[in-house]
Amino acid sequence: MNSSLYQTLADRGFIHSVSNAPGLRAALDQPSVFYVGFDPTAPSLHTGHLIPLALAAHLAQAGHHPVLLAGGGTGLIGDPTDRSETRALLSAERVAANTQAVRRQVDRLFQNEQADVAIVDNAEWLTQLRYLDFLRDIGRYFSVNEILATETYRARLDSGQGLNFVEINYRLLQAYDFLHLFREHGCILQIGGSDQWANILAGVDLIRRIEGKEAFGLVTPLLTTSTGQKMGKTAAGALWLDPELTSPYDFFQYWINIEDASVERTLALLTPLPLHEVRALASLPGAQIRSAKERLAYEITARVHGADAANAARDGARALFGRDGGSTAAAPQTRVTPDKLAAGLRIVDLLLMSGLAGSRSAARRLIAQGGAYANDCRVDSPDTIFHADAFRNGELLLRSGKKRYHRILLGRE
RNA sequence: GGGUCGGUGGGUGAGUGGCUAAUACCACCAGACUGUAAAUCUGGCGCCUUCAAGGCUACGUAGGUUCGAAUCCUACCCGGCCCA
Repeated sequence: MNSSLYQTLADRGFIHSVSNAPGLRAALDQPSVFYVGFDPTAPSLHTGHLIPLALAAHLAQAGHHPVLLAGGGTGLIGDPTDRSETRALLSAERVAANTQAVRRQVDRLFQNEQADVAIVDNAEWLTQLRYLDFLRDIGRYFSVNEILATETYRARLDSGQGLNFVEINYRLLQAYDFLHLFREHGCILQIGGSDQWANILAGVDLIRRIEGKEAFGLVTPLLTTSTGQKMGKTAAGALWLDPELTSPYDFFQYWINIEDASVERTLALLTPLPLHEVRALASLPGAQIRSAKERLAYEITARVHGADAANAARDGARALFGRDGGSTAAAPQTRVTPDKLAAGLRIVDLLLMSGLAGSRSAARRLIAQGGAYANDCRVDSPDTIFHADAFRNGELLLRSGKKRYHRILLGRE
């Protein structure tokens, strides 16, 4: 194995903090088992999970063994990190359903990476715990003072918000997960986003205290814009990795629209491109950097949704935004039946059913502000009605603003 | 259990009987300028209604007082702090 793996990760920007850098560097000389956990707060992962996923892919590529943990157990508790107030507990059914969805998703993502992974669910062991045993065996190693001193909890207390007993336990459970995986899988490293730093260190400490062995923690930076905003927010909410929740086309569009200043960092973190190529792309002058963004969008989309979806998204984007024709098929679409068309379709209704506007009021506003287009012609009146003659090749192309397209297609599914 | 303070739109957070669909900031949307960039400027940002006029719903939940309530009263739910 190579001692330069650690350096490569550092150069690509993955390392925000490490519990023991020289120690980890040495440990990575041997094929090692590491883990990363995902809590099932939703039925899909989102952009925020991409960096740890990419890091896991790098490690796997270098011959290490990933254990991907779906938090079916910790999800029942809820991680208070970054929460300004107590999170409403999800129902057990929801957690179970989300956990299954997340398992399937990480499984698929790592098939794309062609990596050999183990997928586990911490409900397997956490639900077996006995309360008194846990308190005596594990709880004794935790200082409440220390927990309360960490950012997450202190912020909560300082702001006068509550801190539920359940929430304090989250840290113990995550630490216990690490211990469990250390024992059962020989897992010596946990990775995660920087918000997980304290939780991960708690596991490292627990392993040292109970097993007398050293394990490592490594956290990545969070994905932010140059102004420190979390990336991945869109009008529709989070940018999901599930194609049903965020279409590959929209996913692609998100990345091609990224600010210039983030191109290099994002390429290094989220794509497998070699660093020299990343640097070359990011240093393209002026407007040419758009080709770097297209590459960025392509690579990330391919990684998450596969090459076919990435190709389709790219072709669609070129057709809609470029001059070289091509198929717009990748853009989101809605079908409309001939009988509905016969009666005429009002622009307000079209905007609503396409999702380009969230309500009729919003659609009217959009029109009033001059942001509504049909077949690249601005629509001035909310009364505009479209008939069959507006369709070219059975397609009416709607646009909101400069960038958001939607196709209205004639015919049934 | 007792006392006390509080629960406002996606977020932070004003408002303490009519002038409040609700200040401000953030996020978001659109227009201008551009390169599907950033910054900047402008407008918008509950829903329904052909603009307008109007209507409906909304300030923890359910009732009540009042011509009129986010604002007052009662009960309940949730939370902070103090006491036990």
